[in-house]
Amino acid sequence: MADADLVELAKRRGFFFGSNGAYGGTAGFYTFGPQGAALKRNVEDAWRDRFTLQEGNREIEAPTVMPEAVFEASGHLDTFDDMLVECAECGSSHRADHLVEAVTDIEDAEALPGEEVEELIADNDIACPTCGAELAGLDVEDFNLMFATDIGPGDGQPGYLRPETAQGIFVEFPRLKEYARGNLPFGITQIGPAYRNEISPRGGLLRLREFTQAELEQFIDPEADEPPLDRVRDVDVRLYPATEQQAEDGDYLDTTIGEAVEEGVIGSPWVGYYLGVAQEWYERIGVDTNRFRFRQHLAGERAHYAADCWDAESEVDGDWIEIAGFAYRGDYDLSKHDAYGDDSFTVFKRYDEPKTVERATVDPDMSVLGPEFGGDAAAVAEALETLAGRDPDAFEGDTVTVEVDGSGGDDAREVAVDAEVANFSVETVTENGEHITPHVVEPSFGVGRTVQTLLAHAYETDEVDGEERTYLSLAPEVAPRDAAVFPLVTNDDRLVALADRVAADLRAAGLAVAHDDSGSIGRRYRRQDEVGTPFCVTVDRDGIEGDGPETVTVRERDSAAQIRVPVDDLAEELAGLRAGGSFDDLLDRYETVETDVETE
RNA sequence: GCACCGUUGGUCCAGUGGUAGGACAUUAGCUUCCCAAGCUAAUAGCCCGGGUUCAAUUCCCGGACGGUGCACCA
Repeated sequence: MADADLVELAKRRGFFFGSNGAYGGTAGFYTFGPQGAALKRNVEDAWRDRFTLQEGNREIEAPTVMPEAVFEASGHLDTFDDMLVECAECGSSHRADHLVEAVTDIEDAEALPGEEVEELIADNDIACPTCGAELAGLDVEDFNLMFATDIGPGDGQPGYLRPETAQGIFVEFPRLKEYARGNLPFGITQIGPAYRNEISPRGGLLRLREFTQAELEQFIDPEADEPPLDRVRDVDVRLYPATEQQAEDGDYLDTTIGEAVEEGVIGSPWVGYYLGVAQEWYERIGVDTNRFRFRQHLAGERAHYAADCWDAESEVDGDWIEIAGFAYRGDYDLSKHDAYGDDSFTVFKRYDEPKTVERATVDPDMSVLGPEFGGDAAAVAEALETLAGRDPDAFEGDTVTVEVDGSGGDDAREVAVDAEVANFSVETVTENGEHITPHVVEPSFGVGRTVQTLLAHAYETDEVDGEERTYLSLAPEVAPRDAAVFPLVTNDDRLVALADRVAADLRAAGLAVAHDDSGSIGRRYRRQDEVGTPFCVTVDRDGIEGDGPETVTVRERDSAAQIRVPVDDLAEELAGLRAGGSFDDLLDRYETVETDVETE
């Protein structure tokens, strides 16, 4: 498949094209045309069915603009911020932090302020890797991959377009856990746009500035929850583990999900489970499994939040592209929002049996501490409390000594407090459970890249009756149209009228149907072939003459084989085919139409 | 961001210092009982800005967009 051919077809037939052409175009933005939008929506519906409905998860829809504080917490403000230095000699741009890391012991230069990196470049005489010119004295510029905006009028409140849909789920966790009635595990999904101000958008739909993600955040109790691995234990997968990627003669590991998890190739059973679910889903929507693999991230390429990560990759035009990521994010996101935000990002985990524990507490008599220590009284009380938890024996004497930082910048000092004033006691309390921070498993899908993959994998050419033909072998579930309806010829009003009626009936039955009576029948078949319409319904005279019920012919796209089906059965049969039914079954049940057409 | 190359009807291309031509597609009509058939007609284009010139789609400069490589990034 030549990529240029697919791009040409995509433009000509209305799958996708660069946006804003009338104004010169805008790099990184694509508009889905009528066919592409339908295909994309069907992919989203199939994803929703599998990852939301079949898993018993819940879908939400969060805003695309979020305030700066969210991204301070999530880490995107720092880690999506690249430090670039542009060589004055040759004009090439380089990651300033990477240059510094290469020649110093500093491991995380990204965290340093820009001025400091500039100094380090000068102090270490760092030269341009491209041309060798000195880089000292040049500005280090921040380039943040997030789109910035203002919320509200004037200077407003700084905000950003979300770089991933996930944060919209994480920030609402305190409420979402209520909807799950506090029970782990539960999963929240979201399908929607995300934005990254890419330095250099490339490759059609592959790297866009606005793109659609379908994400599932699976919240689990890492101690207790296990995935229903049996459901996908026997699913065959092609894995490309990190060890194989780094080996000289590294090879794929063809195995099953069950084995891969048992042998520890896939570290997390949860990640393994979703790899299995994804494998089945990709097959269902028409990804060519011979051009598909799961690749483990190398240690160095993992995102800032990911503990272990696998990508789903498809081969498109000779390149492997990432179409989904499966990350074990641990408690990174919820902990950060718990620390930065106001609400509690934990769930209460009830013990099987309430626990009775002895807890050392103090109840300091503030009417004594207040007059005695003035402004330091609160600090003294807090120190007593800490000490009680750490060393209850300290309260056995007449006085207790604790260390407090003096107010007004005084040095730390030791103070003695009457044990009686501290009011130390050991209480017996019943604990029914504890607050835990759930861990997150995140399958995150790129919808546009999936669409691109489906088109690339479905693009076929063959010969029909000696004429070359291009067609898209899209799965009926995702094809933009379910069927097309034609009168075989237009010089017979009966055929035209019945075709109109059949099309209307099929639409009323919920099918997406094209109607076309322009040009020869062969031309109309080819039009539908090119947009991947799986079935063409043709009304001919044989179907309306004679005594029996009205019939029409149904042509299957890939084989061009035809059967004759009663009009009354048509909607039901087409719906069955869309739901995954096999055309071969219909070939058995209905009369085959001889067409003399040969495909090869 | 850098370098090189490119940008002409819907699509793919040809061409020119005096504003353009083909193929396919599309539309209408004729024809037509199963795979891009035929006939007739019609619609439709020089990426944007500036410069040189009597005149620029063509030459020059800049920009936008696209492709490739580098860099960067999911």
